Amino acid sequence: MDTELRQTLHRRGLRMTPQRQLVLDAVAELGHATPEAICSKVQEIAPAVNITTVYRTLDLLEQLGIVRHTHLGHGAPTYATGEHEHVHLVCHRCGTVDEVDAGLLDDLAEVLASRVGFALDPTHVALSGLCSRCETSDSEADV
Amino acid sequence: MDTELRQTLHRRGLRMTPQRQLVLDAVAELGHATPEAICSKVQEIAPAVNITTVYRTLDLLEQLGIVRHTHLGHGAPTYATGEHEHVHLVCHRCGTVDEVDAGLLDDLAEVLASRVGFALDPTHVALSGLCSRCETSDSEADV
DNA sequence: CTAGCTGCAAAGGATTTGCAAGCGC
DNA sequence: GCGCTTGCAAATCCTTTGCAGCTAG
Repeated sequence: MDTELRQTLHRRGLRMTPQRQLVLDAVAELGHATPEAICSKVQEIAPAVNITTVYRTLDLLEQLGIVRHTHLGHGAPTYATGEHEHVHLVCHRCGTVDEVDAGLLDDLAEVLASRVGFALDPTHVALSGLCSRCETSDSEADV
Repeated sequence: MDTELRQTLHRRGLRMTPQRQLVLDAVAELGHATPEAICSKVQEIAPAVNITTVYRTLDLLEQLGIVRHTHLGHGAPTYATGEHEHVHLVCHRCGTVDEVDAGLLDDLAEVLASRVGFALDPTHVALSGLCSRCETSDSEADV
């Protein structure tokens, strides 16, 4: 499997370096993480790796379709491997990130496709709202 | 209407200043705009107004529920008045932002509420994918 | 040798914070 | 006078860029 990636790189005159392998491993292991988190993870093993390299590698891996990033609302985007297909639910209030099956958006995707001709990419989306806990405390406080 | 806001502010020991009025006007007029765009708009009338004030005012207005912001994908969030209720569709490729009726998410909202107890806020969401134009050119290029 | 990779430092854009001056009540 | 507001400058956060050195083929 990594062989495949290696070949893809090679075909483009690029190489699979230790840094790139480490970044990819970190992304796969962390599930979804910010560039900084990924960098920290990588640096546990190779402290010399610079965050610049992490950014550059993430860009590269994304162009190759190996990883994808999701904007979770405010600041830093999170990166995940392609297999990591789910929808993020971000709570306005507490910032908790839940994950639900991407299939939940299938109906919506169909509607958007037929009505607007828009091809929805469910995994890039972070839906926002209130998680069950905050919603409860919200209605209590709502006097 | 503005009287109401004025009173809301007053109740909290806050004031309706010219700056705040201008920012609110700009948000209402622009529909959805980045802080910087809002600032420019405001500065057309009052050049001395600082962007810091715009940020602070937007925060304030948001806390009061007068405006809300939406993350359109990458960088800058856009602000709109509460009435401006629609869903944004952002194209990965060309960055175009379409708007569709928030009602399209009603079904999804129901599912999320019953299954996960998550109260979806449709207007805060920017869905991403490929717009019809890019999708077409994409499948052509997909050889 | 040539091209790709990397680390480091600096630059850049967006947003926040600290602070002192200004103004309304 | 007191506290809310504001402008300005500086600080922060996140990301990108420029550059020189190193490395693989």
